Amino acid sequence: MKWNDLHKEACPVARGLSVIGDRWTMLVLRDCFLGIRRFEPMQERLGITRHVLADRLRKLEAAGVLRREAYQERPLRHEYRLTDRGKALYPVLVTLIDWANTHVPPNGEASVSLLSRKTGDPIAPVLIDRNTGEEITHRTVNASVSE
Amino acid sequence: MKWNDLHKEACPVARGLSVIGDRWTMLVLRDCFLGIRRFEPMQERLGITRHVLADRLRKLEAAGVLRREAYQERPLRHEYRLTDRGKALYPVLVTLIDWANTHVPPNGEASVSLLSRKTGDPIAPVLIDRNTGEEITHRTVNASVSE
DNA sequence: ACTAGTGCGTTCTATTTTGGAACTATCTTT
DNA sequence: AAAGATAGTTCCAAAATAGAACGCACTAGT
Repeated sequence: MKWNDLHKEACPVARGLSVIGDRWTMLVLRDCFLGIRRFEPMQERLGITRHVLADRLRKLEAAGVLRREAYQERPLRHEYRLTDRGKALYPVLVTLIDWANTHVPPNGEASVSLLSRKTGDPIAPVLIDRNTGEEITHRTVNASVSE
Repeated sequence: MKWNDLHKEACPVARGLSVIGDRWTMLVLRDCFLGIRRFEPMQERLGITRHVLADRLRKLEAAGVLRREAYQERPLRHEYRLTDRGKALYPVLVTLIDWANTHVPPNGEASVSLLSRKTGDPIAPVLIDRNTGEEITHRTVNASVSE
């Protein structure tokens, strides 16, 4: 299993990571979900090298996760927006946030949590099976290879 | 934001990635969830450098995601098992799998999907709020900083 | 016209990480 | 005594990232 050929693997974990498993990529996407769309603010917020940011944006666009859209001409300038495929990554982000908030507590006091946009109450994410309504855990699920 | 200080960030995405955002780490954990516990088979399955695998296992143990447990003495040998904190990462893995299966289709025919252990039926993971039962999307949720 | 400023990159060198192969250490088995 | 098993470590080359400077195409200010 070579890192650069991960996308050819049968395993969906490997294929998923071929897109979002890179250093910085999920942090770039976090900023996208927060509504940051342009190069300059992203670079400043992340403290990432311009070089690497340009590379990640290119790759995310190639993967269909972001799309580049002109927001002005003269000079031509583009911004980056999440595609549907990109928005579909939201559950991954949320489960990661939830895990980190309960298992990787911040050093200081400050923290970021998820609130319902409607009620303002904290959100407690649970993963369930749409078909049965049952909670999904590693005890209830099997991985299986199909043709 | 420096990569090596991500664990100090207030943002849970950053803190989470400080543990699992490394190249190979999630693939190591995938193997753990599949029941692989020992160095040699992991190294062979992953095709990862022994060097890097040893490093990842060390870091995951330090982060409390895996624990090292002796399975024999003479010579002393250890195996790696998921802790509760590690098992809590299962939803992250499942949402990643689900995303990859619908958005990063494999080149060939072979694929791996999730089946209910009880019924054998395919599983359709959805993220809901335990309090309200409503589905969680980027439209229904706000990120918010608390003291 | 000249200068500075903005936004989005690219280029360059130095440092860090990873890849790949060989080697070590401790036992058990033949 | 020699070979095999398991879990690493060590060494060098290749790749990725950090950090700073530069390029380009404009706009705004003087």
